[in-house]
Amino acid sequence: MRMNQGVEWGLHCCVALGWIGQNEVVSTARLAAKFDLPAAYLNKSLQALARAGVLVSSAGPRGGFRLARAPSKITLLEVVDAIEGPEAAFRCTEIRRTGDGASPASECKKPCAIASAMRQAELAWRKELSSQTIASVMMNAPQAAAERAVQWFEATRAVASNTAAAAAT
Amino acid sequence: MRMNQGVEWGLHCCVALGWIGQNEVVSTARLAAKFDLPAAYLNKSLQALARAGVLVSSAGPRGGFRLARAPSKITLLEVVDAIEGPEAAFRCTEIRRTGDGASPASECKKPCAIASAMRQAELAWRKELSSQTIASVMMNAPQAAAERAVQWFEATRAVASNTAAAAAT
DNA sequence: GTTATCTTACTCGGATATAACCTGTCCGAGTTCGATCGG
DNA sequence: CCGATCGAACTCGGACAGGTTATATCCGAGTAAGATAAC
Repeated sequence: MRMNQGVEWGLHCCVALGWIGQNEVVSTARLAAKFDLPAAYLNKSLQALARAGVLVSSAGPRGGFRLARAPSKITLLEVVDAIEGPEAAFRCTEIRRTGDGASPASECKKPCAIASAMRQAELAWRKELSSQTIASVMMNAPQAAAERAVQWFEATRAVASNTAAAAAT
Repeated sequence: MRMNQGVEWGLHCCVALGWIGQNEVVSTARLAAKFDLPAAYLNKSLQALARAGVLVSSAGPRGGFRLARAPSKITLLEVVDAIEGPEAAFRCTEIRRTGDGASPASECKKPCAIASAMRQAELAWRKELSSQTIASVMMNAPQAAAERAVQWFEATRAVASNTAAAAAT
């Protein structure tokens, strides 16, 4: 059982977007440079977050992604579900109905006891994830990291402007 | 995030072994026939459970697997860990330390806030799994299924004896 | 000076290769049961 | 009749391919900003 790498990337990006401000737009390329990640693949995860309504995407020059809501209104569960997809980790294949000792359909009206137990555990996991938000993660991170993110954002924005200015000369 | 199929198989086998009695030994082939599963691959999962001390294996004719302890002393977490392996679903790759906005080592003495949040959720999942046992699953399953398992066990044992007797003629 | 138009470069978005892991299979070492032979 | 020995078949255990999913990459459609030219 191995979670997609994109979950970690998406969470870090959401936290970074929260630090630099909800209304600020950042392109995939800049976020990829910040964490030294493959930009094209990171874009895939950010697209999934945009489809799920966690991020908002804008095209064209100065485009990119921004948070769709306040960081306190975005739960970790939303991010995980957006990237991992909706299906549960444990999938019951109803093997109780197959083979020599198969149970008749009349005994299978209630869900399989094993599937119920596994589902209960997964619900506890989801509940814990839904109680944490991007804002709560921001609170638990070092203050210096937040300041560093803002500085990085300003610096790379300046670079972008300078690049444009340099190209104009 | 997708859990190994072997977890479902292992849990069903443990429950079946609990129903037919802690001291009864059943071979992989018989268990595979009961659920219509590929015997050789099921064996792989049962081996993992034996290594983890959940099952006890015995070789030779009339050999196979049996529960190592009472069903009430085997938690679902043990079964899941034995087959899935020890590593967590979410693995922090410390991307906060890489890229342009990398945090210095002095800020990374505490674990990453994102990794902590994900770990907390995973601990809730594990806690729920450790509170459930093979015995509790047996309680929640239909009584008819338990009786059917015992009948199946007796029947296949008889078949095995008959087969041996038939081969002797 | 203002406004409308056009060009341009940048962005997202989805379609396309590659790699790792899970699934499935096979054969060999070891062991135990049963038959056999001798006492 | 009883016991030890031998043979044989059955079991687990780990080593070996195939399929599916996650990872990584590329290129095209669309768009907004900025420059340009006309008024």
